[in-house]
Amino acid sequence: MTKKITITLPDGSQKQAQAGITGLEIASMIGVGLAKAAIAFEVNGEQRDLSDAVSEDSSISIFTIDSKEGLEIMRHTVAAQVLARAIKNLYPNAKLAIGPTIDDGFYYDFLSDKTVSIDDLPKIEKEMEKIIASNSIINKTIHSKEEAMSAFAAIDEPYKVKIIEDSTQDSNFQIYNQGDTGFIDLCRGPHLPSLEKVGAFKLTKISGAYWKGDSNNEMLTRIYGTAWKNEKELNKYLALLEEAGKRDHRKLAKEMDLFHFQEEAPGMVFWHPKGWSIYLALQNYMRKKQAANGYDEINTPLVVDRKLWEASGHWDKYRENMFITEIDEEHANEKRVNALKPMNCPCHVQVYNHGLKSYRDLPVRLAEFGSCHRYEASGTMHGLMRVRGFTQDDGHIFCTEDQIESETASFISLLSTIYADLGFNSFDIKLSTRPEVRVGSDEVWDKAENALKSAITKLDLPYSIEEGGGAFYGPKLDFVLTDAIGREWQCGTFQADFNLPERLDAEYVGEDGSKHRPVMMHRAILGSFERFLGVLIENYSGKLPLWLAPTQIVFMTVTDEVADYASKLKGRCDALNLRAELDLRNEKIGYKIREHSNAKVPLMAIIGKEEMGSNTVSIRNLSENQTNNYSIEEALTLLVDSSALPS
RNA sequence: GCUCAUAUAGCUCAGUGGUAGAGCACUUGCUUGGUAAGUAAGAGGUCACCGGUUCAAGUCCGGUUAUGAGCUCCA
Repeated sequence: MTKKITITLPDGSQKQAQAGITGLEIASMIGVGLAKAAIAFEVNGEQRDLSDAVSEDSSISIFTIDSKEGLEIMRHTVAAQVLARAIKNLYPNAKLAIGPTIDDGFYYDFLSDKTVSIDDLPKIEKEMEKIIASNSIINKTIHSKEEAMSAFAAIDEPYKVKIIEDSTQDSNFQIYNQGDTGFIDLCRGPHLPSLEKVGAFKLTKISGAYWKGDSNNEMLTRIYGTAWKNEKELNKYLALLEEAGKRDHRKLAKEMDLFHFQEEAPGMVFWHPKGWSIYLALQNYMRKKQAANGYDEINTPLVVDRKLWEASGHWDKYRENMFITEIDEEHANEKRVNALKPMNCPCHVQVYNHGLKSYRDLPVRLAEFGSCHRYEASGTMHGLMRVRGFTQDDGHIFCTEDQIESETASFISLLSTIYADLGFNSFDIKLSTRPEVRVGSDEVWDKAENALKSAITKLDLPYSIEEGGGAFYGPKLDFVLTDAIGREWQCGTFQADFNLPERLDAEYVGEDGSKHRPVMMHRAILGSFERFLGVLIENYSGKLPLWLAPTQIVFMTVTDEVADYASKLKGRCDALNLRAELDLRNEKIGYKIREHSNAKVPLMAIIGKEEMGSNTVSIRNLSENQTNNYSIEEALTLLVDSSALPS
């Protein structure tokens, strides 16, 4: 009567079993140890609870906490079964929303009639511990859409009802419970079979989050947490977070005296001498690189009449992000409304439009270190990473549709060498394709998307696709770097634009003697100097390579008697345009070394009687904490060579 | 913009309604020393801003601004 089925395990081996065998029974078949460690399983690529039955021939793999999947299932259970229940216990009026896993942890969203703050987390953790200690068995039942909706309507959980209502499926809704505790939750599962299997967890932060991620909806309370298979792994993760925090560019900037912000100009950087020195070194490097790659540098106005922004479409589509200025009527015949430029593109078209362009001139590559201002929402500012005033390493390539692919390829190759010079050997590439609302024909979009895709494929670079993520005027490639605490920042970008040349009437004379529209490629490699420097500082933990370091070498004396000798050496460096400093203070050498090490000065020259006597210099290297002795000429040659811009 | 939190010396932070504190940094002595903190003294404050409660506010309450974490949005 019962059917036999064949089960294929990940190693390819096969076992016969009765149809209807559960995941737990399969694990037992393989071994007692596995049955004990098992927390869920996978049937033909679909994750299931151990209590689920298998009735067909299937490929099976059993998950334990040691697998990536197992860990994620455990985190999910901690969120949906433990945290959610704790919230309901402590805040009975709370309405549960969703509780998914994220990298390294989980969160749960709920609506609360009481404000919950970070100070409440220990209390919630304690309640969670209590729930886990009960070692409740987790069961589930399967329901039709109507049953599921009425179950959650009965306990007044409107978000759960809404989720079921909006779901496209009409049966098979899984409701998990913990015995007779009265707690139930809707979930696609799977979950741990019992709370006994929960490892070590910690609630980390609390914030608001919009229901369904839509800012028009109400704001829910979100509690974030992390969970690991044991205390040791948890502590390792927490220590890692703490280490990463030390690399935060805002913290390093204070320690290294690079820049500051103040209330009178939120989101605008006050660069200090040392920070500006890094900025300039980077800018000089970029200027050299772009000049060598066919770009002509230009400069365009900061304040531009609203007429141009109306023509470009910014006034209509981007006004809420623009700083608007008005000229006082006393000083003008008519009131003029201007805007600080939020982007450089319309101005670049003005430069392109001066003089008739032939197809022989294309591609025209215009570059500008363009200072832009955008009125960003107050809550979005973040150190150098997100500011209101910033400078892009902007550029626009005016070319024909046929030139898109080769321009893409040469752009990416330039970007790759620049990122490598700056210490970034890995970065993510995202290809954003046509959005719902767009301009231009599907043929042109096909052509543009394919050109970008084909260029990137030929370079054999991995990329991900963001369907519908393109700008309304064209598809784009984004180049994404990651900061100290794992947040991703879009830096480089390469965007095809068929719209602006039309709006601002850019033309070239083709081979056929008639006028044509060029395509305009918007591109940036660093993105903005501000953001890129933020990521750069974090990537190097403040220990910048010699060519970028604000102070490259500091001459520090062991005793007053060698002050003149040290000054002379510093003078030699000045003459060679090296960034050298002199530390003649009445302090011990250990103190000076400590101080300049903390300031991340890459080279420290220790000058004492020995060096003066032998006309040498001892240079201590920050990265290796190692001192070498050089003759003066040797040292200067080495310094000049090793501090040159990468070529 | 939204939610929650924070704002005290240059920096990091303590201060539970009754005279403003510490460590580091700074200044001045002493010390002239050899590879990550010598030593003593001194100076340094409109406790973010505006208002309220109170005999009395850094402390309690309301508002504003900025900052932090996240959400939405973005280089």
